[in-house]
This record gives sequence, structure tokens and C-alpha cells, in this order.
Amino acid sequence: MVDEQVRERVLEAADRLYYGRGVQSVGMDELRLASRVSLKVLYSEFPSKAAIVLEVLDRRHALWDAGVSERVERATTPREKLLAIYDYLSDWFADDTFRGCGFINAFAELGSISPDVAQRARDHKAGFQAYVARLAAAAGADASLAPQLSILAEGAQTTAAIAGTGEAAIHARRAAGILIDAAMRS
Amino acid sequence: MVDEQVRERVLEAADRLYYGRGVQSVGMDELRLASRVSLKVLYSEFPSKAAIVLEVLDRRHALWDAGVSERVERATTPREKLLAIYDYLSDWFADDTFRGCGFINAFAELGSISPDVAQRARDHKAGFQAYVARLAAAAGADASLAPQLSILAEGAQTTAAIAGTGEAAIHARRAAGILIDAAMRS
DNA sequence: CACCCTAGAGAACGAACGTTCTCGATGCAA
DNA sequence: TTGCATCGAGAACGTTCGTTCTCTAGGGTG
Repeated sequence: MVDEQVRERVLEAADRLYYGRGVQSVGMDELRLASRVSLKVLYSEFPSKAAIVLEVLDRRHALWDAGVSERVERATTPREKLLAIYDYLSDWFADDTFRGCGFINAFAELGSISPDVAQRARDHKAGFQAYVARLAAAAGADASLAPQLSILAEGAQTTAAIAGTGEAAIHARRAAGILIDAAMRS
Repeated sequence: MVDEQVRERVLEAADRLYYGRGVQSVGMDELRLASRVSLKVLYSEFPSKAAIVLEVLDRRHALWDAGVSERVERATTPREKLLAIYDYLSDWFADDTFRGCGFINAFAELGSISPDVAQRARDHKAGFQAYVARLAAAAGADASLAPQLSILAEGAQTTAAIAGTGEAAIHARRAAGILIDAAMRS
């Protein structure tokens, strides 16, 4: 089997298991079973579990970026592009594997004992905030709008995760509309 | 030593350690050292580590409720009472032990493997949302305001935790003011 | 066929954990 | 003082985990 196929099989299974049950709850043996890759090959492709965790986060970051921007680009006006973020969240929350933001979860579980994980979470959130800031600037909005919209998106994710329902995306979208209108007036 | 003193010493130390480094990263031996309570006495007061975790969450919930409502009651107008939530967050974020919402963290780390922890997190968040709803109703605001303000508070907590700075409270407070004004007009 | 490289299955190892047990010291009561 | 209950310190036990090692089978190449 080609190395790249092995890596992708491992990272896909690791992401699913780690995201669904937490990193520390999933042992290497379970990852071996789920990815159908023997421990020997697994350790020939990845130096350690910690390295797999970091690659999983990088992969998840790329998927998030692609998913959000695809949805945003489908919208036409600058205002609708900003609101499209919450439509993406709404769809995500409806997925029954949804269990909150993987970076928040990883940060909560490992951030205080793994500087690398903490840094990945910071980078991910900073990247998203910068993206929102670009969209807000393109809409001609006040600079204060972007952090407000980012906070709404964060809050929607944790609220939906803990409540187990997706309605937070609706509330966040409505709030975002009000904030956008206010930021365009000033 | 009186049992109640032992229990409080253990729960205080457990809260500090679990909150600061995560539950699974802190062993019973470290809790014994930090609380200065021997393992024997510890296990005579608590049946298991899992039970301690649940009591820590209950204790933290009570402290949160007391802290928020104390701050809210100091405000005079209904509008300022709603905004006082974010002032409380602002103070909390400035505490250098701040590491996000303990319930979000516990949910992320243990929610998928401990139904009790997941339930505590749900109850905590539902209680806060109900509290915000009462404050919003007292302000005569539209029913859609409360979930919006709750989401802002959630988002501010995770944003501040991961960024390591407290400015999210300022952004959330400003957004809350705009949303309150909009909800009072309609 | 003979050779060797790689693979899979799983044992093995050392560490860490939650929990219980042992042992000796301490303090109080009769 | 003697007896007894309680306590702290830490060893012990069984389990789990991350990682490495062993052994065997297979499959391509000379």
C-alpha cells in the first residue's frame, strides 16, 4: 500500500475517533483497528501519537477553511457572505457527528499540557478571525464588527455542542444581521 | 479534622487542578498532595475520582451563579444588568488562572465518555440561559434577545481562553449593547 | 528454488493510573 | 500504662496506555 494512502487512512480514522470521543480516550490499538493499519506501519509513518494529533488538527483546519470559504463564495453580496458563515454552521450542527469545535475540544483537553496543541488552536482561531475581518472590511463595515461576529460563531459552536441542538446557529445568524446593520450605519 | 473541612480542602484543590490542567492529567496522588489529605481519608469521603469530578462541577456552578448574580444585582437598570454579565466576564478573564469555562472544558474532555459530566454541562448552560432570559424579560426585550446574549457570553469565554487575552469581553459587551437596543425597539 | 524485505498479529515492556491494603505512629480513654 | 481507634505514608494490585520487539508468513527478484 502506498504511503499516502496509509497516512490518509490513519488521519481520517484518528480524526473521527479523536473528535468523537476525545484524544485521551482513544488508544493506539483502537486507531490500528479503525484504520486497518498495523502498529508497525503506523509507527513507521508517524513518530508518535502526539504527532498524529497535530496532523489531525492541521487536516481539520484545512477542511474547515475549505468548507467555510466554499459556502461564503456561493453568496453574492458582502453582507450575505458574512451571514453565510452561520449557514455553514447551521449545516454542520445538523450533522449527527457534530460534537463542537475540534480545536476548542482539543484545547480544553490538551492545551494546558501540550504547547503544540495550544498553538494549533490559537492559529486556527486567529485565522478564522482574520478571515472574518477581511469579509467585514470588504463589506465596508466598522472594524469592531469582525470580532463581534467571530465571538458569535464561537458561541454558537459551544452552545450547539452542549445543548445537542443546532438552533444556536439561527440565533447567531439573526444577531449577526443586526450587528452588521449597525456596523454599516456608522 | 472535621469531615466538612476535609471535603472542602479536597474540592478546592481538585477544582484548581482539574480546571488548570484537565481532569485526566491530574492523578489522585497529586490531589492528595495538593489537598494535604491522605488517600485513605480521601476515599473515605468520596467513593471515586468520578464522584469528585461531579462535586467539583456542582461547586463551580454555585460559584459561577453567585458571582454573576452578585455583579448583576449591583447594576441598576435592566439594560445595565444585562451588560453586567460581560463586566463579570471581563474581570474573570483578567484572572491569570482563567482557562475558559470549566463546563465547556469538562464537556470537551469527558462529555462523550461520562453522561454525568455531559448532563452537568447541559444543566449549567441551561441555567445560565434561563437566567439571561429572566433578565431580558425584565428589560421588556423581545424573546430572541436572550439566546443571542447567551451565545455572545459563550463565545467570549472560548475566544478569551484560546487567545489568552481578555478583550473578547469588551467586544461581546459592545455587541450586547447593540443587540439590546435592537430588541427594545421592536 | 533461495533470498530478503516487508508485512501482520500480537506479545512484551515500562510507565502511569485508580483503588485498596499494610504497617507503624499517634492520640485519647479507661 | 494499656488498649483501641484513627491516621499518614506509601507499597501493592490490576488495568490501561504508548511504544517497541518477536515471530512468522508471504511475495517479489536473482
